[in-house]
Amino acid sequence: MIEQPAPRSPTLEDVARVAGVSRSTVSRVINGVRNVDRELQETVRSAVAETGYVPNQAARSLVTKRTGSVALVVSEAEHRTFDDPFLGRVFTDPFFGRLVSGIFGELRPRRVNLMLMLTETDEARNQLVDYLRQGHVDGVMIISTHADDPLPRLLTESGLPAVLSRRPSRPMPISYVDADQQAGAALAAECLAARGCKRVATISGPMDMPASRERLDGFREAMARHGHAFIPSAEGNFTQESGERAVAELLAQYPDIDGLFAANDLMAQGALLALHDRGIAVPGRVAVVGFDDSSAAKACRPPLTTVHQPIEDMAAEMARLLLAHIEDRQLRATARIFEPTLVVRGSA
Amino acid sequence: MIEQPAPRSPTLEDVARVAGVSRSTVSRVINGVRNVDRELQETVRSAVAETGYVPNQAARSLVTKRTGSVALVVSEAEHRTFDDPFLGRVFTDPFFGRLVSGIFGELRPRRVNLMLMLTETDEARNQLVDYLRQGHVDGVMIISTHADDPLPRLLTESGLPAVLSRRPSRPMPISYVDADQQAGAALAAECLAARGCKRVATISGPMDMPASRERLDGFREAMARHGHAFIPSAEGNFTQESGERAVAELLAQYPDIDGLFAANDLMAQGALLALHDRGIAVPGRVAVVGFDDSSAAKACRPPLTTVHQPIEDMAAEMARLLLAHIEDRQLRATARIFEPTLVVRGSA
DNA sequence: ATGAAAGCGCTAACAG
DNA sequence: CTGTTAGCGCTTTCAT
Repeated sequence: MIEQPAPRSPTLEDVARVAGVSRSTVSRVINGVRNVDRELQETVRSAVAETGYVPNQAARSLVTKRTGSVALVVSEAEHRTFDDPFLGRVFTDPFFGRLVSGIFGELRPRRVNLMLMLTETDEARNQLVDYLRQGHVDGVMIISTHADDPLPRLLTESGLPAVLSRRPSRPMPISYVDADQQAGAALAAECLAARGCKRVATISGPMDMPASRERLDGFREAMARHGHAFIPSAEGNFTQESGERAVAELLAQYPDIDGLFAANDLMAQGALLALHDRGIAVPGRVAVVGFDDSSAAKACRPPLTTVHQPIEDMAAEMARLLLAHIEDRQLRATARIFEPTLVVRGSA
Repeated sequence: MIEQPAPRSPTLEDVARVAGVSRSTVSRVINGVRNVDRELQETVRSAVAETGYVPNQAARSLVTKRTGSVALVVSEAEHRTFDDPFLGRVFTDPFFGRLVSGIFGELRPRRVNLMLMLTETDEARNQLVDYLRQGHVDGVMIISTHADDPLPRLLTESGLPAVLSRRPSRPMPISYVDADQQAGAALAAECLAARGCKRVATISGPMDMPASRERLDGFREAMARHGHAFIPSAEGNFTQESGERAVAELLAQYPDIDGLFAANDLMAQGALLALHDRGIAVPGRVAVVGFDDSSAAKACRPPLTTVHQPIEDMAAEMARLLLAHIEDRQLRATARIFEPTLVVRGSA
């Protein structure tokens, strides 16, 4: 047996030699350019099969300046607290899974790949921008939760195609997708008002997140329209545990609450649990409305009446927008706002 | 104002010109090779800052044959059923979030990036292998749920560094991480037996998943050791709804069950709900044990006694193993088995 | 310690 | 319709 030659993987050149044509012809066949003779196409194809050729992505990117990948960046504030032990709490929220699903639905058919990135510190954010500028990806979707997150601006300035998962805190030329948070919260208010609730309270999300503020404002405004001047609130952090805690606080101050709006389903679930532990009937004594219509909503007793956000659709739209920006670098910033709807189940 | 030149991003050559040195010297400084004069290093560094240079990853990969990224592939069977509407059910399982967290914890400090990929069809799997062979990533972590999944073998054959998230169904030279499923299930059995449960049943996962089988076998064997010859089981699909359904089936046939082991927490949660709806006290009349110790376990009433798997640790180990294989292509296949523990809460 | 030069594997003008 | 050629931006011998 003779020593094998180095197991170098086949290149275009190798295929060309086997097919008896030039490198460019092989390249044309592979990239589906029409101007190639039928017969030659076949010859080339079998040469490809014979050699087991696959194109080298690095070489290709080097000349096309395209990678065929986009990034999904989850940008969080750096806050590791007692109830927030590990990095990337987002990942464990059912919200995230739906988001990824929606994105994949759009990306996969186009054979675009997804890079998942997480930044929690300013240092990481700066590194990230550098990294992205190295041309690892063609564009970025940013899931940014905090109002003062510098990342949207950094990326806008970098000139890389980017789409944001919410309205930017300050006006900037970046495309984004969002749900009408205020309208959604108003839906919850209408529901509670329609039931005749008189003493309504709310569990808000962290006040440094725009979505939390908007839901709180939207809820209060809508309740005000129904004559409720004051709506007490307790702040949670979108986890189930924080929902339990918040209810405890609220009940301590206002024991006769008869309606409750939680800014997401996980907290609403926590609220339901806490209410149940205290023997308070839902919706009999307290009606509860959540937000998100996540999987948690159906896992509750009673099942949660909640505000539905079309997360998958929003995520898909985010992906489409990004792809459009990559295709046309001149495309101007666009906003897509989705309307939430109320899903009535058992809790209100 | 004169027309600006094309806004081409700076290259090594540009930096070299500004610094008054050669391209190679700049390259050396950037890649931290020692043999460079102190002063020159400074000159180069400021030239880099001045020009705003960032290395081009494609060019670099082309010569180094490294990308600095690894892939996390989620390989699922193609089964879209009525209760399984969208792709990637895995993503919405709290399990997945913990996995990603654990992986990131290991990858981030080393500045390795994560590509997320999903394959549900055989076609997609073949495409995937081609894609990976194009050199998009340096290695692959495979989350494969189904016993007959061809992907582990395909990737093993491709020669790409790869690590599997469970023991391979058939022996093959691939590194993997797993929890001792049988031992975990046995823990659940001991717990139920110790409580004095006499009529015990179990909700299994899909029988085409090795983990489901192993948990079922482990549970039955351990119960047999305690004198229980027959353990009825109903098959679920790891979702909460399927847990509810399974309990209904079980109860219809065996109304006097007093102990229940569910193969994951989501199904256990469903079981708790179904039991509650029927006015059956837990753990009073039926003791329930879950598996995973996921976030769902604490969101139940009563909170779930469950078998803890150190998912984050396992995921971190998976990442470490992969990195080791990338570093040393000769490294032989290694297995790491983690021991589950029982977490006693309220349900048993 | 530094520079010159040779590619890495591919695409895209440009000729023919 | 096909082949030739010139790079893409970087790392890495090899000289010096």
